[in-house]
Amino acid sequence: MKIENPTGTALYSIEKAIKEYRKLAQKNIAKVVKDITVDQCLVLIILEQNQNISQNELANLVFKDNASITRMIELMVKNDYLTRTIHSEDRRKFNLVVTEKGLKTIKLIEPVVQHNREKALHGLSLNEIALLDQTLHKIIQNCKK
Amino acid sequence: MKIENPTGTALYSIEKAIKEYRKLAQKNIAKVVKDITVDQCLVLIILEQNQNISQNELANLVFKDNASITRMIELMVKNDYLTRTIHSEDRRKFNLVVTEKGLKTIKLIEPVVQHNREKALHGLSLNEIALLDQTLHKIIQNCKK
DNA sequence: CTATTTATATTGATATATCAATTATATTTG
DNA sequence: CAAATATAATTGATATATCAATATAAATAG
Repeated sequence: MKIENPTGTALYSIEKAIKEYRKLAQKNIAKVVKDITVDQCLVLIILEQNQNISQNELANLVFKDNASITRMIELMVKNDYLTRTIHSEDRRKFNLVVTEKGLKTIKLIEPVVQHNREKALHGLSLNEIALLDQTLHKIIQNCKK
Repeated sequence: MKIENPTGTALYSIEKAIKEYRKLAQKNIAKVVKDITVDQCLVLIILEQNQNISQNELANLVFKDNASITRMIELMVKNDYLTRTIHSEDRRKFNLVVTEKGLKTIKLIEPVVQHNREKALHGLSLNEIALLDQTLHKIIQNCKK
């Protein structure tokens, strides 16, 4: 049984697409803010929109591991993007709050993020994007079973 | 300008899909071979099918950085999956050769890789997969410009 | 109410990602 | 041919990914 060239399959196109997008995103974000990564931007935006979520929930929203989130938050606190204080009702949890610097940063990167998405999806019809999303969700479900 | 929730866009579905697939792949591969990663498996398969390629070319085929490839190869040589010798005609290059252990490993993981792909794409029509691939390639091109 | 189980987060170990700087060798240009 | 340029790979620094083990606190069963 000869395996086909892995780089020829749709699954590798998925990998390639996300890598190219991340490269684009990082490049453009770096133009306006120097000390932040794409992942940290995403965390910032999510946290601003979802106050009072736990690290756990945050991890799920950004498709990351708990361990990764712990370390990202450490860094972001160190770089003054977030503050972290103990949750008063459940002492296992923490309150994650976006700082002033974090809020300013969000304002700076918002148009960049929009632009990146538009660039990546340029020339695709709404229908095409919807289909893409639909197919990807089927794959996600298949993998989870 | 309020940014939409990033997790709602097709681009994040791409990220989620590839992460779920990698998780599935790693889990199933670990069942038959313990000391190898998904990425290393891919490198093995590519190297068996493309003899005499440089690290550079290999990096492009697996969508990785040169630096990543250097470190992966170091590890794979250390774990006896590959041998690396200096290229006689261009002394900047190396000959990468899959070892006996590497070949045996490929035989072991081939059916697993097939099964993983089938599982991930289960229930999708050929047309649907082709469309997916096509749309992803548009995105890839958009990001590269 | 105590013992067990569950939930939240951290830590250690190892692998990979990415950028920038560097080394070594090849190729091209003047 | 010598100097400049280009190519292949490495290295250092830092960020993220993943698994397994652990610590702490909360919830629940008996």
